[in-house]
Amino acid sequence: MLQQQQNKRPRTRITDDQLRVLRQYFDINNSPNEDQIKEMADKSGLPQKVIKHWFRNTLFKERQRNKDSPYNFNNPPITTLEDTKIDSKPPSPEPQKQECYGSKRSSRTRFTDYQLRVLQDFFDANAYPKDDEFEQLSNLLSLPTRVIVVWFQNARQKARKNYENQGQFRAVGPAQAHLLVCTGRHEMTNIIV
DNA sequence: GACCCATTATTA
DNA sequence: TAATAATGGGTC
Repeated sequence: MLQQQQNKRPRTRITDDQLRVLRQYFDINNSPNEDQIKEMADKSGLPQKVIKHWFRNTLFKERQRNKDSPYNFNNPPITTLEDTKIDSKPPSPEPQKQECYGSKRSSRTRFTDYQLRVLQDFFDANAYPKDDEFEQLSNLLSLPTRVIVVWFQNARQKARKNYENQGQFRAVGPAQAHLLVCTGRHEMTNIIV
């Protein structure tokens, strides 16, 4: 069960200054080319590989966090055939765009008892929901999908830790048992287009 | 891009 | 201060 835990690279810490550099570029272009990456590596002193990874993750998270994010592909320039109006007021106010990167992490969600019960219940049966199942839970509990995804992530983490502590002799719940078997990641089986 | 997991930070 | 939601960097 001790898989590939051996040669993990130590986690790179990105300082605030480095983050500022990355953010600055990200704000302009979230898909930097090699030259830009090189520039950033130069300015920040970070390995290019780390920078690429940061961009990938940041873009992904940005989209998940905010569906209205300008980084989201689903916000293309409105090209409706609907005519007119378009030139009326193109400069949208955009008042609440403070976004200052010094912003704190989002406030902690407080789940209701009911929400926790449903989540735990589901987790017990299946620790790895599919996309549509996340969607259903999100819908049912009125919680953002991302919050639910994170909850399952933390729940798995907790279950594993729990299992490690309790020793291997104890009976484990189906979800935990599943975790033990599921060494690999969740495969994207049958994707229906 | 899904998931892992150590870590950070919020809140009862 | 414990529990745990959220984050960030790593792996596959």
